[in-house]
Amino acid sequence: MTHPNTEFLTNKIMLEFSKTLELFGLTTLESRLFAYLYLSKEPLTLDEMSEALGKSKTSMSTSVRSLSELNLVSRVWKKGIRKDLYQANTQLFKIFMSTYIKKWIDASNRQKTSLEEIYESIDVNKDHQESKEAVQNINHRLYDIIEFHKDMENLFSNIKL
Amino acid sequence: MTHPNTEFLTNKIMLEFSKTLELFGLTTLESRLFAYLYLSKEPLTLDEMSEALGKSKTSMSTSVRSLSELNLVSRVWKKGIRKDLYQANTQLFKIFMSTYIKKWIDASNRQKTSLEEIYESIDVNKDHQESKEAVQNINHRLYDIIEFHKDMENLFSNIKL
DNA sequence: TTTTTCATTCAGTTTATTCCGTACACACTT
DNA sequence: AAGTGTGTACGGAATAAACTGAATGAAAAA
Repeated sequence: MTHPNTEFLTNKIMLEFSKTLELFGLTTLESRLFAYLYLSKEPLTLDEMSEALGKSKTSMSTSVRSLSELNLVSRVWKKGIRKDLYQANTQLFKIFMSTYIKKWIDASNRQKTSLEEIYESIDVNKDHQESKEAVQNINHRLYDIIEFHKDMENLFSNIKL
Repeated sequence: MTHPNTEFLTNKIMLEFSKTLELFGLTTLESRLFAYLYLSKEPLTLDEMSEALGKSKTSMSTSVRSLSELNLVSRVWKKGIRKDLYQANTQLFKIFMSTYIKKWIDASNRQKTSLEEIYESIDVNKDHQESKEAVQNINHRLYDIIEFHKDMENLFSNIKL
Protein backbone atom coordinates (compact mmCIF):
# COMPACT_ATOMS: atom_id res chain seq x y z
CA MET A 1 0.00 0.00 0.00
CA THR A 2 3.00 2.25 -0.46
CA HIS A 3 2.31 3.52 -3.92
CA PRO A 4 0.17 6.68 -4.06
CA ASN A 5 -2.11 5.32 -6.75
CA THR A 6 -3.11 2.18 -4.91
CA GLU A 7 -3.57 4.18 -1.75
CA PHE A 8 -5.85 6.59 -3.55
CA LEU A 9 -7.87 3.77 -5.00
CA THR A 10 -8.12 2.00 -1.68
CA ASN A 11 -9.51 5.10 -0.05
CA LYS A 12 -12.04 5.67 -2.74
CA ILE A 13 -13.34 2.12 -2.59
CA MET A 14 -13.26 2.09 1.19
CA LEU A 15 -15.40 5.19 1.27
CA GLU A 16 -18.11 3.61 -0.87
CA PHE A 17 -17.98 0.10 0.42
CA SER A 18 -18.22 1.22 4.02
CA LYS A 19 -21.54 2.89 3.27
CA THR A 20 -22.95 -0.49 2.38
CA LEU A 21 -21.47 -2.13 5.41
CA GLU A 22 -23.13 0.39 7.68
CA LEU A 23 -26.46 -0.95 6.45
CA PHE A 24 -25.64 -4.16 8.25
CA GLY A 25 -25.42 -2.34 11.53
CA LEU A 26 -21.69 -1.79 11.67
CA THR A 27 -20.46 1.52 13.01
CA THR A 28 -18.63 3.91 10.71
CA LEU A 29 -15.27 2.88 12.02
CA GLU A 30 -16.00 -0.83 11.93
CA SER A 31 -17.17 -0.47 8.37
CA ARG A 32 -14.13 1.40 7.21
CA LEU A 33 -11.87 -0.99 9.02
CA PHE A 34 -13.48 -4.02 7.48
CA ALA A 35 -13.34 -2.46 4.04
CA TYR A 36 -9.67 -1.72 4.51
CA LEU A 37 -8.90 -5.20 5.70
CA TYR A 38 -10.84 -6.65 2.83
CA LEU A 39 -8.86 -4.69 0.30
CA SER A 40 -5.55 -5.51 1.89
CA LYS A 41 -3.65 -8.38 0.41
CA GLU A 42 -1.85 -9.25 3.60
CA PRO A 43 -3.21 -9.65 7.14
CA LEU A 44 -2.58 -6.54 9.20
CA THR A 45 -1.50 -5.70 12.72
CA LEU A 46 -3.28 -3.28 15.03
CA ASP A 47 -0.52 -0.77 14.51
CA GLU A 48 -0.82 -0.93 10.76
CA MET A 49 -4.57 -0.44 10.91
CA SER A 50 -4.13 2.40 13.33
CA GLU A 51 -1.65 4.05 11.01
CA ALA A 52 -3.78 3.50 7.93
CA LEU A 53 -7.06 4.79 9.33
CA GLY A 54 -5.51 7.48 11.48
CA LYS A 55 -7.23 6.25 14.60
CA SER A 56 -5.85 5.08 17.92
CA LYS A 57 -4.71 1.57 18.55
CA THR A 58 -7.41 1.26 21.19
CA SER A 59 -10.08 1.95 18.63
CA MET A 60 -8.62 -0.68 16.36
CA SER A 61 -8.54 -3.19 19.15
CA THR A 62 -12.20 -2.75 20.06
CA SER A 63 -13.38 -2.50 16.48
CA VAL A 64 -11.50 -5.53 15.29
CA ARG A 65 -12.86 -7.43 18.26
CA SER A 66 -16.43 -6.52 17.30
CA LEU A 67 -15.75 -7.59 13.76
CA SER A 68 -14.38 -10.93 14.78
CA GLU A 69 -17.31 -11.56 17.09
CA LEU A 70 -19.45 -11.14 14.00
CA ASN A 71 -17.21 -13.60 12.19
CA LEU A 72 -16.28 -10.97 9.70
CA VAL A 73 -12.62 -11.00 10.55
CA SER A 74 -10.18 -13.71 11.57
CA ARG A 75 -7.04 -13.78 13.58
CA VAL A 76 -4.07 -15.18 11.75
CA TRP A 77 -0.73 -16.47 12.92
CA LYS A 78 2.54 -16.11 11.17
CA LYS A 79 5.65 -17.59 12.62
CA GLY A 80 8.15 -15.06 13.78
CA ILE A 81 5.59 -12.32 14.22
CA ARG A 82 4.46 -11.63 17.74
CA LYS A 83 1.77 -9.13 16.95
CA ASP A 84 -1.75 -10.27 16.28
CA LEU A 85 -2.63 -10.35 12.62
CA TYR A 86 -6.14 -9.95 11.31
CA GLN A 87 -7.68 -10.46 7.93
CA ALA A 88 -11.15 -10.01 6.54
CA ASN A 89 -13.10 -13.12 5.77
CA THR A 90 -14.01 -13.57 2.16
CA GLN A 91 -17.40 -14.86 1.04
CA LEU A 92 -18.88 -11.48 1.74
CA PHE A 93 -22.36 -12.28 0.69
CA LYS A 94 -22.78 -15.46 2.62
CA ILE A 95 -21.34 -14.17 5.85
CA PHE A 96 -23.02 -10.81 5.90
CA MET A 97 -26.42 -12.00 4.83
CA SER A 98 -26.50 -15.02 7.07
CA THR A 99 -25.56 -13.13 10.20
CA TYR A 100 -27.96 -10.41 9.26
CA ILE A 101 -30.86 -12.73 8.64
CA LYS A 102 -30.10 -14.61 11.79
CA LYS A 103 -30.23 -11.37 13.72
CA TRP A 104 -33.70 -10.66 12.36
CA ILE A 105 -35.03 -14.10 13.04
CA ASP A 106 -33.75 -14.06 16.58
CA ALA A 107 -35.17 -10.63 17.22
CA SER A 108 -38.55 -11.49 15.74
CA ASN A 109 -38.72 -14.59 17.77
CA ARG A 110 -37.74 -12.98 21.03
CA GLN A 111 -40.18 -10.15 20.57
CA LYS A 112 -42.95 -12.45 19.50
CA THR A 113 -42.52 -14.46 22.67
CA SER A 114 -42.66 -11.41 24.90
CA LEU A 115 -45.77 -10.21 23.17
CA GLU A 116 -47.44 -13.58 23.39
CA GLU A 117 -46.83 -13.60 27.11
CA ILE A 118 -48.63 -10.32 27.40
CA TYR A 119 -51.39 -11.65 25.23
CA GLU A 120 -51.86 -14.66 27.46
CA SER A 121 -52.01 -12.48 30.54
CA ILE A 122 -54.95 -10.47 29.33
CA ASP A 123 -58.29 -11.41 30.77
CA VAL A 124 -60.91 -9.55 28.81
CA ASN A 125 -63.65 -10.25 31.32
CA LYS A 126 -61.74 -9.19 34.38
CA ASP A 127 -62.66 -5.53 34.22
CA HIS A 128 -65.61 -3.28 34.67
CA GLN A 129 -67.93 -2.89 31.81
CA GLU A 130 -66.64 0.55 30.95
CA SER A 131 -63.10 -0.52 30.13
CA LYS A 132 -64.03 -3.81 28.55
CA GLU A 133 -64.27 -2.36 25.12
CA ALA A 134 -60.89 -0.65 25.42
CA VAL A 135 -59.22 -3.86 26.52
CA GLN A 136 -60.79 -5.73 23.66
CA ASN A 137 -59.46 -3.18 21.25
CA ILE A 138 -55.94 -3.50 22.60
CA ASN A 139 -56.27 -7.23 22.58
CA HIS A 140 -57.14 -7.15 18.95
CA ARG A 141 -54.28 -4.89 18.01
CA LEU A 142 -51.89 -7.00 19.99
CA TYR A 143 -53.02 -10.03 18.05
CA ASP A 144 -52.19 -8.26 14.81
CA ILE A 145 -48.79 -7.26 16.12
CA ILE A 146 -48.04 -10.86 16.96
CA GLU A 147 -49.12 -11.93 13.50
CA PHE A 148 -46.77 -9.32 12.14
CA HIS A 149 -43.91 -10.91 14.02
CA LYS A 150 -44.84 -14.35 12.77
CA ASP A 151 -44.86 -13.09 9.21
CA MET A 152 -41.46 -11.49 9.65
CA GLU A 153 -39.99 -14.60 11.12
CA ASN A 154 -41.40 -16.66 8.29
CA LEU A 155 -40.15 -14.35 5.63
CA PHE A 156 -36.60 -14.35 6.89
CA SER A 157 -36.57 -18.04 7.65
CA ASN A 158 -37.52 -18.83 4.08
CA ILE A 159 -34.70 -16.88 2.54
CA LYS A 160 -32.11 -19.22 1.14
CA LEU A 161 -28.71 -17.92 0.29
CA MET B 1 -56.94 5.41 27.54
CA THR B 2 -58.21 6.66 30.87
CA HIS B 3 -58.51 3.42 32.72
CA PRO B 4 -55.36 2.39 34.62
CA ASN B 5 -55.47 -1.16 33.35
CA THR B 6 -55.58 -0.31 29.69
CA GLU B 7 -52.88 2.28 30.20
CA PHE B 8 -50.67 -0.26 31.88
CA LEU B 9 -51.23 -2.74 29.08
CA THR B 10 -50.58 -0.15 26.43
CA ASN B 11 -47.26 0.75 27.99
CA LYS B 12 -46.20 -2.83 28.27
CA ILE B 13 -46.98 -3.59 24.64
CA MET B 14 -45.50 -0.31 23.46
CA LEU B 15 -42.26 -1.14 25.19
CA GLU B 16 -41.92 -4.47 23.40
CA PHE B 17 -43.30 -3.53 20.05
CA SER B 18 -41.08 -0.48 19.76
CA LYS B 19 -38.02 -2.72 20.06
CA THR B 20 -39.07 -4.44 16.87
CA LEU B 21 -39.80 -1.18 15.12
CA GLU B 22 -36.31 0.08 15.85
CA LEU B 23 -35.00 -2.76 13.71
CA PHE B 24 -36.55 -0.99 10.76
CA GLY B 25 -34.41 2.03 11.37
CA LEU B 26 -36.86 4.12 13.37
CA THR B 27 -35.54 6.08 16.29
CA THR B 28 -36.61 5.19 19.81
CA LEU B 29 -39.13 7.98 19.90
CA GLU B 30 -40.55 7.29 16.47
CA SER B 31 -40.94 3.65 17.40
CA ARG B 32 -42.71 4.35 20.63
CA LEU B 33 -44.92 6.90 18.97
CA PHE B 34 -45.91 4.57 16.20
CA ALA B 35 -46.62 1.80 18.67
CA TYR B 36 -48.78 4.12 20.70
CA LEU B 37 -50.69 5.32 17.67
CA TYR B 38 -51.15 1.79 16.51
CA LEU B 39 -52.67 0.74 19.80
CA SER B 40 -54.91 3.73 20.00
CA LYS B 41 -58.44 3.26 18.81
CA GLU B 42 -58.91 6.87 17.84
CA PRO B 43 -56.67 9.18 15.85
CA LEU B 44 -54.68 11.46 18.13
CA THR B 45 -53.61 15.08 18.22
CA LEU B 46 -50.08 16.29 18.82
CA ASP B 47 -51.08 17.40 22.29
CA GLU B 48 -52.44 14.02 23.17
CA MET B 49 -49.30 12.29 21.96
CA SER B 50 -47.17 14.77 23.82
CA GLU B 51 -49.10 14.14 26.99
CA ALA B 52 -49.05 10.37 26.56
CA LEU B 53 -45.36 10.00 25.82
CA GLY B 54 -44.23 12.79 28.11
CA LYS B 55 -42.30 14.56 25.37
CA SER B 56 -42.60 18.03 23.93
CA LYS B 57 -45.02 18.92 21.22
CA THR B 58 -42.09 19.78 18.98
CA SER B 59 -40.79 16.25 19.26
CA MET B 60 -44.17 14.89 18.34
CA SER B 61 -44.41 17.17 15.37
CA THR B 62 -41.08 16.10 13.92
CA SER B 63 -41.52 12.44 14.75
CA VAL B 64 -44.99 12.19 13.33
CA ARG B 65 -43.76 13.93 10.23
CA SER B 66 -41.00 11.36 9.78
CA LEU B 67 -43.50 8.59 10.27
CA SER B 68 -45.84 9.95 7.67
CA GLU B 69 -43.02 10.40 5.18
CA LEU B 70 -42.46 6.68 5.60
CA ASN B 71 -46.17 6.10 5.01
CA LEU B 72 -46.52 4.61 8.42
CA VAL B 73 -48.92 7.21 9.68
CA SER B 74 -51.76 9.19 8.09
CA ARG B 75 -53.33 12.50 8.77
CA VAL B 76 -57.03 12.35 9.36
CA TRP B 77 -59.73 15.00 9.30
CA LYS B 78 -62.71 15.15 11.55
CA LYS B 79 -65.23 17.88 11.18
CA GLY B 80 -65.32 20.28 14.03
CA ILE B 81 -61.78 19.54 15.13
CA ARG B 82 -59.13 22.03 14.14
CA LYS B 83 -56.13 20.16 15.42
CA ASP B 84 -54.31 17.74 13.18
CA LEU B 85 -55.19 14.15 13.82
CA TYR B 86 -52.92 11.23 13.08
CA GLN B 87 -53.43 7.53 13.02
CA ALA B 88 -51.16 4.58 12.37
CA ASN B 89 -51.62 2.73 9.15
CA THR B 90 -52.64 -0.86 9.51
CA GLN B 91 -51.21 -3.62 7.32
CA LEU B 92 -48.07 -3.58 9.38
CA PHE B 93 -46.29 -6.32 7.56
CA LYS B 94 -46.80 -5.07 4.07
CA ILE B 95 -45.91 -1.48 4.76
CA PHE B 96 -42.90 -2.09 6.93
CA MET B 97 -41.39 -4.83 4.84
CA SER B 98 -41.93 -3.16 1.53
CA THR B 99 -40.39 0.14 2.55
CA TYR B 100 -37.57 -1.73 4.18
CA ILE B 101 -36.83 -3.89 1.20
CA LYS B 102 -37.06 -0.92 -1.08
CA LYS B 103 -34.52 0.87 1.06
CA TRP B 104 -32.09 -2.01 0.66
CA ILE B 105 -32.57 -2.36 -3.05
CA ASP B 106 -32.04 1.35 -3.59
CA ALA B 107 -28.97 1.39 -1.43
CA SER B 108 -27.46 -1.68 -3.08
CA ASN B 109 -28.08 -0.23 -6.45
CA ARG B 110 -26.64 3.17 -5.68
CA GLN B 111 -23.54 1.70 -4.11
CA LYS B 112 -23.06 -0.77 -6.89
CA THR B 113 -23.12 2.02 -9.43
CA SER B 114 -20.52 4.06 -7.57
CA LEU B 115 -18.26 1.06 -7.28
CA GLU B 116 -18.65 0.16 -10.92
CA GLU B 117 -17.58 3.64 -11.86
CA ILE B 118 -14.43 3.19 -9.87
CA TYR B 119 -13.91 -0.19 -11.48
CA GLU B 120 -14.19 1.28 -14.95
CA SER B 121 -11.69 3.98 -14.11
CA ILE B 122 -8.93 1.56 -13.21
CA ASP B 123 -6.29 1.00 -15.83
CA VAL B 124 -4.17 -1.90 -14.74
CA ASN B 125 -1.43 -1.22 -17.23
CA LYS B 126 -1.04 2.43 -16.48
CA ASP B 127 1.45 2.07 -13.68
CA HIS B 128 5.02 1.07 -13.11
CA GLN B 129 5.75 -2.56 -12.85
CA GLU B 130 6.19 -2.43 -9.11
CA SER B 131 2.63 -1.32 -8.31
CA LYS B 132 0.96 -3.38 -10.99
CA GLU B 133 0.48 -6.33 -8.78
CA ALA B 134 -1.06 -4.20 -6.03
CA VAL B 135 -3.50 -2.60 -8.43
CA GLN B 136 -4.46 -5.98 -9.80
CA ASN B 137 -5.15 -7.19 -6.31
CA ILE B 138 -7.41 -4.24 -5.55
CA ASN B 139 -9.09 -4.67 -8.87
CA HIS B 140 -9.90 -8.22 -8.04
CA ARG B 141 -11.28 -7.39 -4.63
CA LEU B 142 -13.34 -4.61 -6.07
CA TYR B 143 -14.84 -7.03 -8.52
CA ASP B 144 -15.91 -9.26 -5.65
CA ILE B 145 -17.41 -6.33 -3.81
CA ILE B 146 -19.47 -5.45 -6.85
CA GLU B 147 -20.64 -9.04 -7.11
CA PHE B 148 -21.63 -8.82 -3.49
CA HIS B 149 -23.83 -5.85 -4.26
CA LYS B 150 -25.41 -7.62 -7.19
CA ASP B 151 -26.22 -10.59 -5.01
CA MET B 152 -27.75 -8.36 -2.39
CA GLU B 153 -29.86 -6.56 -4.90
CA ASN B 154 -31.01 -9.84 -6.35
CA LEU B 155 -31.88 -11.32 -3.04
CA PHE B 156 -34.04 -8.42 -1.97
CA SER B 157 -35.64 -8.03 -5.36
CA ASN B 158 -36.78 -11.61 -5.30
CA ILE B 159 -38.55 -11.36 -2.00
CA LYS B 160 -42.27 -11.43 -2.49
CA LEU B 161 -44.54 -10.33 0.27
C1' DT C 1 -59.80 43.50 11.43
C1' DT C 2 -58.42 41.62 15.63
C1' DT C 3 -57.96 37.74 18.44
C1' DT C 4 -57.31 33.01 19.20
C1' DT C 5 -55.56 28.50 18.23
C1' DC C 6 -52.42 25.58 16.18
C1' DA C 7 -48.18 23.73 13.92
C1' DT C 8 -43.55 24.48 12.93
C1' DT C 9 -38.89 26.74 12.83
C1' DC C 10 -34.83 27.97 15.22
C1' DA C 11 -31.41 28.44 18.76
C1' DG C 12 -29.86 26.65 22.69
C1' DT C 13 -29.46 22.73 26.15
C1' DT C 14 -29.15 18.30 27.62
C1' DT C 15 -28.09 13.61 26.90
C1' DA C 16 -25.82 9.86 24.55
C1' DT C 17 -22.00 8.09 21.61
C1' DT C 18 -17.58 7.82 19.89
C1' DC C 19 -12.99 8.10 20.59
C1' DC C 20 -8.47 8.74 22.80
C1' DG C 21 -4.60 8.20 26.21
C1' DT C 22 -3.18 6.38 30.40
C1' DA C 23 -2.60 2.53 33.07
C1' DC C 24 -2.92 -2.20 33.82
C1' DA C 25 -2.49 -7.21 32.56
C1' DC C 26 -0.77 -10.90 30.13
C1' DA C 27 2.80 -13.48 27.63
C1' DC C 28 6.99 -14.27 25.69
C1' DT C 29 12.17 -13.72 26.03
C1' DT C 30 16.43 -13.94 28.39
C1' DA D 1 12.36 -13.64 37.95
C1' DA D 2 12.86 -9.35 35.51
C1' DG D 3 12.20 -6.98 31.35
C1' DT D 4 10.03 -5.95 27.10
C1' DG D 5 6.53 -5.98 23.72
C1' DT D 6 1.74 -6.67 23.30
C1' DG D 7 -3.66 -6.19 23.81
C1' DT D 8 -7.51 -4.38 26.56
C1' DA D 9 -10.43 -1.89 30.49
C1' DC D 10 -11.41 2.44 32.06
C1' DG D 11 -12.40 7.47 32.71
C1' DG D 12 -12.63 11.63 30.65
C1' DA D 13 -12.77 14.72 26.36
C1' DA D 14 -14.73 15.65 21.96
C1' DT D 15 -18.43 14.99 18.92
C1' DA D 16 -23.01 14.06 17.51
C1' DA D 17 -27.89 13.32 18.44
C1' DA D 18 -32.17 14.10 20.82
C1' DC D 19 -34.98 17.21 22.94
C1' DT D 20 -37.07 21.62 24.55
C1' DG D 21 -39.24 26.38 24.87
C1' DA D 22 -39.80 30.73 22.94
C1' DA D 23 -40.71 32.99 18.75
C1' DT D 24 -42.88 32.87 14.11
C1' DG D 25 -46.37 32.18 10.87
C1' DA D 26 -50.71 30.46 9.13
C1' DA D 27 -55.42 29.62 9.49
C1' DA D 28 -59.84 29.94 11.73
C1' DA D 29 -63.11 32.43 14.82
C1' DA D 30 -65.02 36.52 16.58
